[in-house]
Amino acid sequence: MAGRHSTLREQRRAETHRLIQAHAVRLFVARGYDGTTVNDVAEAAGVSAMTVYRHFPTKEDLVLADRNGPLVAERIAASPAGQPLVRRIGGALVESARSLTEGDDRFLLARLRLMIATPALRARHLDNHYVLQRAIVDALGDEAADPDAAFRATAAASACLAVMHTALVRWAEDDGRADLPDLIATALAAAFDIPGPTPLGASPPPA
Amino acid sequence: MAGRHSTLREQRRAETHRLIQAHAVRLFVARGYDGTTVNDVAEAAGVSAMTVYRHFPTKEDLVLADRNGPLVAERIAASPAGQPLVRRIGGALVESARSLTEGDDRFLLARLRLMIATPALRARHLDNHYVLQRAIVDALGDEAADPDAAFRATAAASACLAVMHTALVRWAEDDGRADLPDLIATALAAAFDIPGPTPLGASPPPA
DNA sequence: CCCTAAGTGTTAGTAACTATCAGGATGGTA
DNA sequence: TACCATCCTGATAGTTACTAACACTTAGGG
Repeated sequence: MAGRHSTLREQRRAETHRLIQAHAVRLFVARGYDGTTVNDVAEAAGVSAMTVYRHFPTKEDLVLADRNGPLVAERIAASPAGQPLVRRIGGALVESARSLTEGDDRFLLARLRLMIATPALRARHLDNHYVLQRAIVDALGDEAADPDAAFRATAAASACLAVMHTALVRWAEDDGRADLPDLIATALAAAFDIPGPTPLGASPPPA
Repeated sequence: MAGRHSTLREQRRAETHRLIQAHAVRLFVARGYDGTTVNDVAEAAGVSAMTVYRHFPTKEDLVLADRNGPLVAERIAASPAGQPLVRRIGGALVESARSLTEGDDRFLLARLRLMIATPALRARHLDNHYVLQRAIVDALGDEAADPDAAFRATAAASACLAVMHTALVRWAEDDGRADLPDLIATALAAAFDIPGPTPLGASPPPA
């Protein structure tokens, strides 16, 4: 049996993964998503096409790779149950965005722009939200008990995610200069007509 | 020049169009979307594969074919400008849904179920909402003038569309027994915490 | 009665995947 | 150190969605 922590193999695999994705995004930005074949990506990364498919099930996954869904669900479950649904969900999304922008902003922005501009990627990205939406409803726990409550929770979750996506688009258009959590909070406030933490374009409150 | 109303040609073309789509949806329901090739559809409809592609640019379009987007935009533009955004957009969506359910419900339900169950179709369907969202913001006219207002309008539109989609899913799960406009209105009320026209599951108000 | 153009079929080609087989590197074990 | 199971990778062949180009048939207008 392979032990729980194979070091060199996992390391190599992770490096190959990163290498392929980096070259893929670079080429997509340079020649366009549709103008770049998976073979091009494989060749640029110095691997075979099969290896690309082993690391990324589809060409679209070379750009998408959202994996902070569970994080959002955790925050939802940890939020106080008394507040209105939209506030619980929206709050979790705002906080998750904070940890999202901690990594490499250039890379994230490039991927985001591809997702927005390329129909195929945009569609898959929105569908990922669809999956995340179910996770959010499940994380609400007791809300998902009776069908009507689950329906209301689903409606609220889908609305919040859509609004977050709007903020993401705006953030990308702005080249990532704005504060993303703040943008999302503002968008949520605008859509749901609740007093948001800040008016449009302002800085986050000191506390 | 071809005149403004070529009768026989247009008629034949429309009939072929309808025939292909009918056979496609039938086969998709029977064998699954991924388990049916475009060649299967073409053979069942008695045409060549090329003809299928001439009528439907992609395999997904055999199921999607949403073409009441402009209708929504019209209603938006015709709505009074004083009301809050969510009410203007939501109202237009509810009314559009009324005319949507006037056709063949069985066919619409079959297509809708395919769209919900098949990832590729679901993704494209959500992306169509993304396009519709831009049309809605444009229809709001003066709201789209300054960027901040456009941002708020986009957030509201995306939220409303996401909520409508939730209602569509619920409607399909319910086999179309519920009143769709009513369902949408209820979902909007739940998401935006505004007093909806009816509580869950009730009938539409007499007036 | 032509003549343009639309609709269709056929063929050949690209590209995203999938299945399968074979070789080489890795990691634990005797 | 020697052995062996397992993972990673490469190469090949095949399926399917989709496109381009060409030829044929037929509707519709002069």
